[in-house]
Amino acid sequence: MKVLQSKLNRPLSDLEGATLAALAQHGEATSYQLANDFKSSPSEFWSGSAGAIYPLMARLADLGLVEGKAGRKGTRARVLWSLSKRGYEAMLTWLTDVERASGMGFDPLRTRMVHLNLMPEAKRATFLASIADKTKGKKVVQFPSDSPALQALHESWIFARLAWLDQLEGLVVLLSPTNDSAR
Amino acid sequence: MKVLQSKLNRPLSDLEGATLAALAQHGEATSYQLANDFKSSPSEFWSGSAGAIYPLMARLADLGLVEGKAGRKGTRARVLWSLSKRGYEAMLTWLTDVERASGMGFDPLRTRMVHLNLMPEAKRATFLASIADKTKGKKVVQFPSDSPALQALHESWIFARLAWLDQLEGLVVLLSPTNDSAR
DNA sequence: CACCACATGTAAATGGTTACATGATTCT
DNA sequence: AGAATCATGTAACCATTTACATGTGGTG
Repeated sequence: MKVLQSKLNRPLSDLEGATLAALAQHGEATSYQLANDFKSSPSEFWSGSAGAIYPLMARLADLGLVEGKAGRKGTRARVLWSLSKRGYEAMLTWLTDVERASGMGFDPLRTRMVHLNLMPEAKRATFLASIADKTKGKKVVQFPSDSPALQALHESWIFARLAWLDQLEGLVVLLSPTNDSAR
Repeated sequence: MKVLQSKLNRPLSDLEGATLAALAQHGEATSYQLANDFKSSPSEFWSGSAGAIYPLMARLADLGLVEGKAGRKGTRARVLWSLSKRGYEAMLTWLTDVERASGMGFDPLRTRMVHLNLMPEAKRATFLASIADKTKGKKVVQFPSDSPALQALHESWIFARLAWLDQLEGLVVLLSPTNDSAR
């Protein structure tokens, strides 16, 4: 008698989708390797902790989206994961989801800019300048094992963000006097 | 004997910070109003559900960052929140946190672009075009009660994003052939 | 009268987090 | 010999989510 597989009756979470995609890039990978992908990513949004990835892989296996192969490296046991056919399809569905891909996500700077008027007026310009500095610092890549294409992608993001910051410096003046009534 | 207040031994979560900031903008507000701020925000990252905001306000009150005033509108009872002195300081600390403000956050498009090579080559260009379309659609604002400054801020974000998308179209060609080895 | 906006909350589930625990292998 | 990396997991916690529940007041 076969163990029943759970059915996927919800869209993949973004972490699940991104993990499947990372697995697709590797072909085969251990949970440890996948966790490391997130740890070494320039975005710190996902920690890539064991507590996130190991249960997640178990979940995906239960859903029949990944298959585990008990392998060894030397005498050390390990599980090599790979995508199933359905897993590959699920990953593509997640990847090509225009609705979700065009969302605004979470932007810690945008969230704060909305309330810039609450910041002491004298600090606003230096605040933005510091952000720009920090952002430029990220151009010099800290994450290892990246293809030139990924590097270019990363830099283009930084570049776009710096351009936005330039725009913002113009807006500071516009933001400044308008809302000082609130407190 | 006074009820002891909990102490804040961790940084404010971004939702907590943003809520305090929203409250600062209002001066006084009910939890319902604050929840609505998030509901009507162009970013869908936070739902602004009652289940999020009501317990959050209770938490902030317990921390002594907000003070509730039992008010009424007609015969209908309601709690009007306002920032305490410490709450205002905590909000400013959150608002001016350069480290966090310069983080990359979560970007659903960036997350996917990293894996664009997994997308069928024929779909890539149309995918990006759809995203650009959807993004342009957001310029026409759906959220109510916005000041011209907030509108300008929102538009500048959209503008920057569209510029990035332009860049990406150039990168598609670069991304295309490189990584097709993986599966 | 029906419906919607205002207003306040609770309950259960979930998808993450940090921290802990263990052990083998490789590098210095 | 000791440290770092590879590898796998669990436990406790937490801030969210969706869904449910309840009721008032104003509008068409």
